[in-house]
Amino acid sequence: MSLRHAILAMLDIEKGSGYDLVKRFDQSVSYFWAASYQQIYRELQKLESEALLEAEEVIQQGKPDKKIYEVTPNGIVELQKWLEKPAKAMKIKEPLLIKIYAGELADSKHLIEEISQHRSAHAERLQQYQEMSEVLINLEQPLRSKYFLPHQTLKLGIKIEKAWLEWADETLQAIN
Amino acid sequence: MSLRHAILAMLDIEKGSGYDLVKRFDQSVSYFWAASYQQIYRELQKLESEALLEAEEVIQQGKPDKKIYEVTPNGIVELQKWLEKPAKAMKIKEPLLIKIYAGELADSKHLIEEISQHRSAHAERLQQYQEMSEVLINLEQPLRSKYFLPHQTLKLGIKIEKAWLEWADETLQAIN
DNA sequence: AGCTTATATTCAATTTTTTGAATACGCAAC
DNA sequence: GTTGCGTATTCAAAAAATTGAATATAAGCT
Repeated sequence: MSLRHAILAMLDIEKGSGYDLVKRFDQSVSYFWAASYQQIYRELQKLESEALLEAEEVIQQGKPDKKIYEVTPNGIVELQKWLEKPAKAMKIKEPLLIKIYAGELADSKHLIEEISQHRSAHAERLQQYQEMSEVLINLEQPLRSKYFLPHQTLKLGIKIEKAWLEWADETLQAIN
Repeated sequence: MSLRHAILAMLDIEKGSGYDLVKRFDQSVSYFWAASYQQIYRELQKLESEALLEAEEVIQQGKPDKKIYEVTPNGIVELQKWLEKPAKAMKIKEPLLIKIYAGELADSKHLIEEISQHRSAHAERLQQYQEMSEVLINLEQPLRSKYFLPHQTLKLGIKIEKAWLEWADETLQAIN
């Protein structure tokens, strides 16, 4: 149950709406945490009801109104308490790899197509991460310091995406 | 819901008991699928009740009896049907990365310790995968062909573990 | 004799996730 | 004028995962 801690960590770095968070999960931490918008909105409500987050309603013109969430001191305490406990093991589910594992039973054209599509998705994501990394490198102090650790995590994302691309290329060559 | 397909794929390559499967999930596909023993045993029962698997009870001396599961023709059909549908997106949860992301709020010694521990775990896993890879490379035909695609997936595991190790070393250097 | 480890499996309550439906505003394209 | 997209959020049923307890055999250790 550390979705709540992921949310607290991200809002601690920078407050935002549920909608913002959904995008941030998708665009910048997708190599280490997957969360759907329903999950995020539900957890935001729960965190607010527990006073770990505080919401400010922002009335907008031309766009629907939104709620900007910010971590409360209690929220920081909760996050810190969690940080002290040993981290649980990673959990992953990658259906594509099951497909390849069982690929003998599949149509090889279909397999090649899917690997190619995934290759593209990883390439796109790699570029996204690299662009984000550039932005973080060029930040002025004290922002650069603030983003030092998130940036460090991003570097793992970049390495993993590169590993994927390499592997996808080798695999496409090997099965052709 | 592709735990069932992961199980079918793995039992199609080689039949085995629930206990065997738990070990195989843990030792050879943990970089792309996480499953607990409870999940695996429950799904095996379900798959058997749907006649996608067939169980043979094996009476053992010196050890508890066991059930060896084998994929039925219906199971193969089910797996093939699933293989035709586009693979769903990967889902991942890596609590350690949340910790690092929020690391400013944590005790840095504790952080270093945890990263070191994870480094060790990844190093161990890398070795495991590399040993397994050696075994697969040295198989005689037709086994080598049979394991070609599982071996290909293992190569991704090796790349990812290497990326982790590299990253852990760089991160430990950077935060020290 | 009692403790731990490895083998081998089952059940059930609780929590979390997934899937799907719903609502609503404004802009741009066809 | 309606279809689709981007912004923004909520609710709820159903499916799946997690947590924790239980059971049983035999080998090895202290």
